[in-house]
Amino acid sequence: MNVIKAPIEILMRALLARLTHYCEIGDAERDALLALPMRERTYEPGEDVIEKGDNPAEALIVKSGWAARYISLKDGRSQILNFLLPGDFFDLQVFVTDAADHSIAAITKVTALAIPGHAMLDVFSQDNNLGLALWWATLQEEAILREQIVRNGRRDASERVAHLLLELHRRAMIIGEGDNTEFRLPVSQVLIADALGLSFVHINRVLRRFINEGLIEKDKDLIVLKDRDALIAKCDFSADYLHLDAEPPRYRLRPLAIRPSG
Amino acid sequence: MNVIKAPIEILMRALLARLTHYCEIGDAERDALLALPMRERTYEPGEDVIEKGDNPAEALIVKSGWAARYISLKDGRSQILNFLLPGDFFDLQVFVTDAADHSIAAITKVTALAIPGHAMLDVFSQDNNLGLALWWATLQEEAILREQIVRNGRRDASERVAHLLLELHRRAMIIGEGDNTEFRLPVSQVLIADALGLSFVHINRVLRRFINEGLIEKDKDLIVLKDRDALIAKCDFSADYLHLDAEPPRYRLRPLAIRPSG
DNA sequence: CACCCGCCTTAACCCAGGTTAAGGCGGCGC
DNA sequence: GCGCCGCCTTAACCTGGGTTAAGGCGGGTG
Repeated sequence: MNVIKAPIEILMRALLARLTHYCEIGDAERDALLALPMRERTYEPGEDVIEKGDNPAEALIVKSGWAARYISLKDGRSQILNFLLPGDFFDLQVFVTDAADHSIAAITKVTALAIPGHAMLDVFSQDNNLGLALWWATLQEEAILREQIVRNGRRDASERVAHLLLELHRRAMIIGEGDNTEFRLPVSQVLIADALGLSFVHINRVLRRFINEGLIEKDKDLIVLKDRDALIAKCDFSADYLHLDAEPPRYRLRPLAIRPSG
Repeated sequence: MNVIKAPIEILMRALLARLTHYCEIGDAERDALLALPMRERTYEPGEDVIEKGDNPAEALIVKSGWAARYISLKDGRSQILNFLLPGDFFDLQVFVTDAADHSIAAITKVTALAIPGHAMLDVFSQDNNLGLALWWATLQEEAILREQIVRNGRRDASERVAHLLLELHRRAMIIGEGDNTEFRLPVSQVLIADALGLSFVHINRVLRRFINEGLIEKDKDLIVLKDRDALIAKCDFSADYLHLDAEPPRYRLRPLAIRPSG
């Protein structure tokens, strides 16, 4: 590791942590990733990273900070579809689709890696393991969307809150943030409400109750899961849908081979 | 078109209609699809096509009938994630993932085409247009999931019902079922409730009201959208998320190249 | 024919969670 | 320092939609 590569490696830590969770990432893969042309972009809290209608030419990967994928209705109601943590991709569809059908906003200050679409596709299509890891990441995100539908459709308020806390705790742990009992949740109660389809007043009621019952503790954005088992029991949480234990793939995939359309 | 191909073409009509909506499908593409080794499978109403935990080796495509992707909670509550119409894929993830994290049930009698995974990947990776169409289909499904989250999270009961009716009407039209004002909706009010996160009693109340207000008419499974504009206004429906107007792709994609992992 | 079953329908009652309002607290800009 | 703003908190009140229950209707089956 030389002086030039070192800061980039730090940049890529979250991404590597994510991908490693799905597939074996060796030196060859790491070097290929590090060789990607990339720029760093930063976004302030509340700023839109991608707006509905945008058509970005770069793939963006969260390096640090939290963001939210969301859709707004005309009358001001808005729904968060999913939270994005370091290592998550903003928009894998960038290569196929015309215009984004939803927006993404930075929740905290966010730094992102911007990689030109064609360069990223080249790398991921030339390396089986990376390509596979990318597929897994996509599938995981889809599964998280599905779970979000069930959570908001068929669970009551406290089940929803418990379930979301457990998901985010688990996801934070995967990328090396937080430990077995606590993690930082830089998300206001208003945003939790927008994710769970509830009012922020009611989110407050539920969180208060969890605290009074000794299930969790809160100090600013630090959440301590004091009785994780009770939370799990309360909403019958199972982390299966996060697909954290990748099985050996049935096929080796070269997921995306591209050539310029011109 | 010869006598042997004719019945197969009929088999593939829905799939072709779907794919044609995204990309130009010429004779070459059609022939490639028709050459695929495939079997037909049938499922009875209520029967599970794929159960959570299954790990099928074939890609399944709805040929006729309606199905539903769903997740059940332990206590019997269940949530429909999405409806599957002719031309939809049951499980594109089959090639990468280990076990299905949700189930799919036939709503009506369903016939499906089963295509061995490797054969389908071959075809779709060798033909740019088909590969691209496949990507579009995947993205469309993800977008429908996102819209489902917003619908159930931030809309009230009558908005949800109106929005779902408009979506299903539009999707039925794409595949050549129904016309500008009516379509067949072979879905009981119980299932609509499970899709919209409401009780079937309330679904009935809302549908009754729509009928009394002259917005729709119903006769068995035939739904007539008598005042489509009013329905659209009621829920601010926009079909953008169905991505029906595919723009020319920025890149030409060869989406999946595989070789046996052994 | 009689019975059952799935589905639709409607009414009466009730409660989880929405809405509105008001106050507190900390950070930040002037 | 003061005022503003974002966020949290709590209380009082209200309503959309859940729950329960009961009946109807049509189709299938012995």
